[in-house]
Amino acid sequence: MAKDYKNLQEEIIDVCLRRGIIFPTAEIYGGASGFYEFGPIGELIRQNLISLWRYHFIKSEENIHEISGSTILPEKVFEASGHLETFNDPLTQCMKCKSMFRVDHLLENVDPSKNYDAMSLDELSEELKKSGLVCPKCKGELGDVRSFNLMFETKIGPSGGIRGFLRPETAQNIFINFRRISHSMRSKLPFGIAQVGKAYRNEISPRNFLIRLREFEQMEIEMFVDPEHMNSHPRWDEVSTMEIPILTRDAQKNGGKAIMISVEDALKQGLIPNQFFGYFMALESEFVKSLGVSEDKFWFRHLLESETAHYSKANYDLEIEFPFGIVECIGNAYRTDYDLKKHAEKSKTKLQIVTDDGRKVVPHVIEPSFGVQRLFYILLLSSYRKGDREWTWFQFPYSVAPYEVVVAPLMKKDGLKEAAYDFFWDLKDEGIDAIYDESGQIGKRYARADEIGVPFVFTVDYQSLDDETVTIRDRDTTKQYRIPMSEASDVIRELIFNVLTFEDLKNEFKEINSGKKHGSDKEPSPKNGKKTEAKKNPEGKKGKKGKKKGQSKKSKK
RNA sequence: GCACGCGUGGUGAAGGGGUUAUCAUAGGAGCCUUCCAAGCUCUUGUCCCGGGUUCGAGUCCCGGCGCGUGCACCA
Repeated sequence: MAKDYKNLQEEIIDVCLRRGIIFPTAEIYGGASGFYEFGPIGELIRQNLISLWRYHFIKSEENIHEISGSTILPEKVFEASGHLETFNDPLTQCMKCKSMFRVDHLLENVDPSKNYDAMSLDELSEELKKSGLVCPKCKGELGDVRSFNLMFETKIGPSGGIRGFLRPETAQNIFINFRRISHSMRSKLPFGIAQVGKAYRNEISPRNFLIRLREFEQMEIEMFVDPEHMNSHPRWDEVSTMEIPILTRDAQKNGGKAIMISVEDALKQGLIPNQFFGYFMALESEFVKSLGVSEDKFWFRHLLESETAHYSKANYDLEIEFPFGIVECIGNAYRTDYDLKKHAEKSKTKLQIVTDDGRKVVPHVIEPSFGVQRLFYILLLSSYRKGDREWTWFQFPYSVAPYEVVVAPLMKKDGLKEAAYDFFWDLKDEGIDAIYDESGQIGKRYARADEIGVPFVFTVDYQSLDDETVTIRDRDTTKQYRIPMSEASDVIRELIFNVLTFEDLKNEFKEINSGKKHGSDKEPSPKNGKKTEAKKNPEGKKGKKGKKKGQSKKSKK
């Protein structure tokens, strides 16, 4: 198992480097652990991934607004949020009353001669045990030493008088802009504020390629809800019967598996705290499936009490299973009014909403938080294909593929090259994401297109010169049909948006015999019959119309 | 952060003190080719960084950086 994983990860890293998908940061200077950059192809995919998310969670909603905030924030923000206190020093928590204490401070009272700053967490734990110290408040037992030294610190301004920190999550920008946004958008509860952006954590030990990074990107929503109406989501009916996999706390304790349960039932059984929380879980489930993750490979894990912050009323992580282990890529938290109250107190600003019936309420917050790099990696892992042809390829959902189509002349001579190049520009002028490739033999270009997951290739051949047709090759089956150039952009659009499947072209256009001409006796064995998962999940690209979540959205008003 | 292993063209590998570092593949130019990494010619490009030992270091030693694995930690 572990070995398979290693090979799989190595293969994916290999293709990422060769094909311009992901690079290690500062590689020519020896690299920087925990930092990776998106290459040209990776960046196209990343942008599409973010667009797909934006489509699912913002554009398909009525009251969720996106902002883009500063990544450096002054110290006070994190004093209020609690990050400064809880992310920076070796801490111990009283097992009884849950109070947190700085271990170095406690120990300095015992033996001031030792340098506790230089000690490891283990050493500090040992010192703490040896000291026999108990909780100063309640005399309870003190837990193991934990360090949360995760924020990158910086100084703001020439005098450096103000301490700043690179934000460890995007969420704080949303809370500190709450009043401005709610006023300028004339917001009524419930409403959401979303943000896509970088966050930074100085991880002790970055690992596993894109999984644990020091600089990463989050896509977050803070959904603000009237605490008295947590169970009146206006679109609940659209999702209530949708089934999602839940790994309950009981199941975790007993080694059980996730159960499929409708969000309605999950709510009734008290597994999830409210409709708003369940609504997002339902959407996330659909979203993850649209990335090509199969239904039996992910679940929502209810975090154990020990993993849950004291102010949080519920946490569910969406986890995806791979041969090597489990990747957590979406976190859901019911943060109640904790953040707004803390910032209101610290900033002496009222962070509240006046409801229609005249109540002044501090909204409660539901927070779904997505890791871009983790989802990106999951996309690579779940789309990666090998063994059915002589090269590896990515069966990306069309909506996230780096290009829509490659345009290739069959050969460079006899005017084919010129005709193909003109055709390529025609497509681009029509807004098709096309890329032109004339280098090498045609099969090599099909392979190159496959390898970065481009869904289709148009080939301009001799017949094209006679009758203005081109062949279109399907990445997933390697089949080809011949279509008129004049219809090419429409066909691509309809395929990409899943108005048509590739097999639908059969009814209208002629199939082309294709096969290997040169050399080897091995025939490529195109996959037959198996439709790409992508085809079931068309949404998210330019101009695509919304897909129902079960019932018509229009009914919501 | 600790321990172990590893670091050679873009990618994958060989070379483990001694001429000008080898091979495959890839990239570029061209020939050939009427549809799935064929072939031919030319060409581009490599010893992670810094010290040390040595007449001589890709090779040995030390340190750093990076990657992997385990532990610890963690979204």
